[in-house]
Formats: sequence, structure tokens, C-alpha cells
Amino acid sequence: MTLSNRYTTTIKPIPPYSFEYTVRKPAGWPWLTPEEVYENGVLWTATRIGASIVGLKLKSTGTLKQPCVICDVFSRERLTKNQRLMIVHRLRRYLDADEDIRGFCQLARKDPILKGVVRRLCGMRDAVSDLFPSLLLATTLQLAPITRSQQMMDLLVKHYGDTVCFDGKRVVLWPSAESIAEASVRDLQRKCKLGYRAKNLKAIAQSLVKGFPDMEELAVMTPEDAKAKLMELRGIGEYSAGIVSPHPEFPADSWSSRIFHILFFGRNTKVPKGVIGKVQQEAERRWGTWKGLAFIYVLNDLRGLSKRFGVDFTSF
DNA sequence: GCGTCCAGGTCTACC
DNA sequence: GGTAGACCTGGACGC
Repeated sequence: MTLSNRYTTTIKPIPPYSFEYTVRKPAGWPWLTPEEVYENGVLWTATRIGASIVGLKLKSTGTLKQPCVICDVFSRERLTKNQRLMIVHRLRRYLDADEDIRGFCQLARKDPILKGVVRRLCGMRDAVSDLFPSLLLATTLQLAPITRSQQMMDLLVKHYGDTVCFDGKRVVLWPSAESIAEASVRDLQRKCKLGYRAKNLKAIAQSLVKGFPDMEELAVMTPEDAKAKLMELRGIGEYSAGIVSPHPEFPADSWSSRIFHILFFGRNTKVPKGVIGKVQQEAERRWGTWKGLAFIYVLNDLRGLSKRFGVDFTSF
């Protein structure tokens, strides 16, 4: 599909703001969709607006203290006024442009774990993506080492993703909920190696197609209600709901709880699952409402923390 | 090579 | 309400 209509808008996020670290996380996760193109500070990516796909070209023309992002939106048909408003609203959410993180920076500068991290990744934001891609990510992360999760995600994109071309670039999107809802469980198991997760992912996609609150609607709910709503979906438990929820959480799992156990208590644990609650309590005590952002900062600076703590967290 | 174990959770049956 | 066991798959490891 080629997108040739262009609409340009400018976003001015609340400082401090790092466009680069927000859209290209050091940990390597894509911003909106896999196989985004990033060249010389310019990002080409894509998203869905209802049943339509729009291409996005983003470039920072600002600084940490005076951030400014120029966004070119590419579509097949000319965008209506409502669609333009919707895409600007979405872009602000994706870029986390309206969050004031000065309180976090102040806290982090005095925190023994975060002070180096916040200096290295200053202005990085936790982008809130769309609902189905987040659920897809959470489902493939369950009970699998990262290489296996990556394999499942790659195969899902290969067999069910959509490709768009615009501005001379080619971008591949996550599969839509509709395409997974229509796929057979057998195909999802065989082609994408999803195993037992195939039934769950199809059921999730079907729930979304039938009608389920989107990210904007979940964002205006209380954190507890949003989480409870997400946990109504098949195969979405406490941990996955924490990853997906637009409200900042501290979604510790067996992998991250090992890392945080060392950072908090100075020693490794042989029972990472067993210390998840303890680690979450300590995060709440130290970082309070900023625990969600602290979680993102730490996991994106494992290299820096490895040097400082003398433990190779990147090998966990 | 081959068998076994386990991993970045969730659900369900059973007590 | 709490808890053990099953669930796909593939890489790591021991033999």
C-alpha cells in the first residue's frame, strides 16, 4: 500500500524531553511497530487510525529544554479535520508529550540507583502505544526467554503484518486485531510458533473486534479499573495487564525482579518469582508514583548499571 | 546426537 | 483462598 497524501503538524512536548531516547530506546524495543526506519535522527514509522493506516515521519528540531518535533503524516486518502485532530492527539500520547517529568528528575538526581541513569537518559519518555500491539507484546513475553518471544513476534509480523510505502521508505506494522481474530488457532500455532498462546491471542483479538475500551478510554479510568478491565481478557493476568495499562506500573517479572533485587538489596535471589512482591513494595517505597518511569529508565540502562554495580545485568 | 530442564505467566482443578 | 500442575517451544546443558 502506498501513502501519498501528506499533512504536517508540530508537537512541542513539556521539557525536559529527548526525542531520540523516546523513539529509539537503548534497550532496542521499537517505538510503534517493528522494522521502523531511523536514519540521521529521522524516524519513519506507521500506525492505524480505525481501519486506515497512516505513515509517520518524525524529526526533532528542538533541544532537551526547548523540544519540538515535526511530524509528517502520510495517508492514502486526504485526512478529514476529525482525523487530523485524532492523529495529533495520538502523536502526543505516543510521544508522551504532555507528561511533566521534572518531579521524577528531581527525585532521580538524589536517588543512589537512578542518579547516573537519569543523567545518561535525560528526557527519555515511556511511550504509550496502542492496545492490540501492547497485548501482542505482553502475550509473547509470557513464559519465554527473550529470544523465543522475539521469534514469535517476528513470525506474527511476517505472516500477519501489513506493509506500507511512503516517502521512499517501507514500514511493516504489527498485525491488526481483525487479522488475528480471523486467523485459525492452528495457523497461529504452526506459522507463528505461539504454542498455547495462540488460543489466548485469538480470543484477545476477538474481544477487541467485538468492542473493548481503547487506550484513551483505559487512560481515563482509574488505574485499578483499567487493570481489572484488561484482566478480563483471556491470558492477561497481573503482569501482562501491568505492561499494557496506560497508567504507570512497576510490572516486575522473574527477569526484572532479579535485577531489581540486586539493585535494592545488594544480593542475587534464587527465587526471582518469589521476590516479585517484595521488589514491588520496595519500588513503591523508594519511588512512589514515579516507580513506572523508574522501571523504564533502569531497564534501558542495564549497561551503565552493570559498570557501576559490577554485575553484568545484560546477561540476565 | 539425545534427553532433560527451564524460561521476561496464566488458568484451572483441587484441597 | 491458596496452591500445584499443565501449557508450546526452543535453547542450554549434561551425558
